[in-house]
Amino acid sequence: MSELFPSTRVQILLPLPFGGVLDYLADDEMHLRVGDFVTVPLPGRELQGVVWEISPENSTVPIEKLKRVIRKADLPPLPAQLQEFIEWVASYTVSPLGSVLKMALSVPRKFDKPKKKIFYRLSNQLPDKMTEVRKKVVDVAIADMPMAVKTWCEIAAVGEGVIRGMIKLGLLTPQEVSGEEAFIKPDTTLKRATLSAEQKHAADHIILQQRSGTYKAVLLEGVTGSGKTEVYFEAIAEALSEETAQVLVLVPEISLTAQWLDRFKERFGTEPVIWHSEMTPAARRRAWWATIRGEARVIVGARSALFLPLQNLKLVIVDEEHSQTFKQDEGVMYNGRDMAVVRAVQSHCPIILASATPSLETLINAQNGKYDWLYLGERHGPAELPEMSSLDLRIHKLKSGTWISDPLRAELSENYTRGEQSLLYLNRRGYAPLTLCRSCGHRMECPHCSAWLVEHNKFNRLECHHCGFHIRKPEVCPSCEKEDSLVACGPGVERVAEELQMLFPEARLAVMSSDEITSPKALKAMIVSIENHEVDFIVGTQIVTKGYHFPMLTLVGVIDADLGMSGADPRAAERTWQQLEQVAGRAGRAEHPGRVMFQTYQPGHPVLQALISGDRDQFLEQEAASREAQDLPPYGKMASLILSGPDKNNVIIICKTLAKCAPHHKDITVLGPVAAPLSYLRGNYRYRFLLKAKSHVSIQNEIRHWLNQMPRHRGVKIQIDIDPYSFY
DNA sequence: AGCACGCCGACT
DNA sequence: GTCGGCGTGCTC
Repeated sequence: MSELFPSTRVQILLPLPFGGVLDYLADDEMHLRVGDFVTVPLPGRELQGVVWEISPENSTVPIEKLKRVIRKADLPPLPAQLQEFIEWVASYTVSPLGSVLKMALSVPRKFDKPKKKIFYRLSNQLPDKMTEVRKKVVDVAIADMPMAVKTWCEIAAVGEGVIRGMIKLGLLTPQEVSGEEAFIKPDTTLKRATLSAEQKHAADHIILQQRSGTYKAVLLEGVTGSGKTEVYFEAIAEALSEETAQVLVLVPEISLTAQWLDRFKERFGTEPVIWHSEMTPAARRRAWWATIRGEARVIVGARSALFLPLQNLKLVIVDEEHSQTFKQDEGVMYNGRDMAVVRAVQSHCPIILASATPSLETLINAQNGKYDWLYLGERHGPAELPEMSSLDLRIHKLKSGTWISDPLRAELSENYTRGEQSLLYLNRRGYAPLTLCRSCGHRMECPHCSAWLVEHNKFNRLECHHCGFHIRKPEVCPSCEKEDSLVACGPGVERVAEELQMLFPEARLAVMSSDEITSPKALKAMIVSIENHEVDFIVGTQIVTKGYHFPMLTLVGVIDADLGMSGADPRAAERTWQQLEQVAGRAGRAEHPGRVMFQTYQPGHPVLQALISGDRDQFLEQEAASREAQDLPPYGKMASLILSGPDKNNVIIICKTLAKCAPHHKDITVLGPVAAPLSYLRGNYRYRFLLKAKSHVSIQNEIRHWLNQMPRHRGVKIQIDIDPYSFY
């Protein structure tokens, strides 16, 4: 048999949540190479995987057990650099290799034969009547590139009728194309923005790094409006001057980047290729194909774009690099910003980390020279800074059921009278975070989580922000059945908006939260209405920190500056500082500095002191020193292990077993097990271990060794989070 | 992740 | 006697 069909042992990695690869036999005629996509049999089904190794030397699986590879897919192989990256991520996050591969293969119908489609290109024939609109179409044509009718309409900005008419007249020739429609190549020759001397210096520095053809990380720091984007656009243009080069731009939330995309189009004549998890299957497939074929030149995406099969990555950019959104908090828990650096190292290319409020990790790397450090904008210019002050709520006491103190109300009133816009910031969605019965004290809690239900007036219901559970707001207390006894406690943005409307009945209000802004369209509409001054007051959650600039906005009030300052999270202070600094940055314009007021019960807190004095360096130095003293990241290492399952006792038993064989090492501290702050989530009880280690320790190896000693544990899931950002 | 295998209770 | 519930364990 094997003589008739000479075959070779190959190891195939499958996108399954268990580690390692499976051995198969492949007919030699298949000419399999590492990275090839293949279909293999598994009991009861077939599955697509990737050739991970050919003729492995260390395999012990007896040859009789091996099944044969069914077929090789007609697809370019998985790039070697992506294979290396997948291995690295799996090892770093202590995740099964197959789970990481799954992130790279989440493309629908990838293995199907591409459907044939009809696209159109410009014919040689000239129209008898060259109308205005037809000329537009002719002008935007790109050398022989066939495009869909819709694409023609889009780039020429004409109606579909014009295109259909030109097809009928033979001005556009149909052409059958198998596969996806190509993306338009960015044009680097279009008008570039005039750069300031400072921007020019930064751009030149980065371009020099690019030409050296090696890895280099650059922190590009500068406040909103200081021109970071123009600087890295120059770097993109430089990269694109190489025929097949690809650029990857990571952004925290693609749905909030409409303004960014417009600017890109202005600079490069076309939109970049977009990648994020909420894309339609067709769009995903088109972007994935364009990437693996090397046609996608600039890809802008959420963190998952790191796993795209880039062929010739020449530049990585992480915009808003401090954003916590880059950290994935479920499944394979990875930090997109850190993994982007790894991707750049493996691709021997530069990476630009851009932010107005860089993370402490990145700042430390810049300070100690591991990263180059470029700064845009006047650093110590007090004229630009808004005037900031604390409002001590111990002195300016709030009336029960209100959240706007007298001095803040006076400022708001004055601003309103002057016809300027004000923003109230509160990072809490909904109407009220807690509902309780004033008769029996019953609290409305989620039946699946140990969390309060948040009242949302917009939908007249109570919602769990952790699992999505929701109920209509009950008329009677579910516990004592008393009528009208349920009261809302604490504020959310909806409630602050309600209070504002009472104070200023004639004023026009906008609430900016993820409940109101459900699509890029809705966001754009809201931004336009604010820019057109159809709004006097904005009440917003964290969503307002994402870099919009409203020229008429001159006053920012922070309802609760203490929110999120406490807790076990070592990054709590840093995060609060970043958020408040970003919110404060919304106020004012060049000729008219804004005012920012922080309502607080602890005006002496270092975060507020730093914001008000503008002495960020001192604050971050303190932060860094305190983390160094406690061996916290980025000086020491940290990991969390969360054990969860529906049977509480079972979870506790496994915790005890695990505690008995915990790493015993002078440079590692194991804390726990303790009930996690969110001790019950989606019907699962949760307990947590926290590991702290000195920087020279491989915390991953310690965890692997630790878990290897565990007997099988059914019904209890163990989640490993290296360098956790979430402490629930 | 699927899928089969297997051991129990409910039904023709 | 047999159909199917889902708990358990394996996939080269």
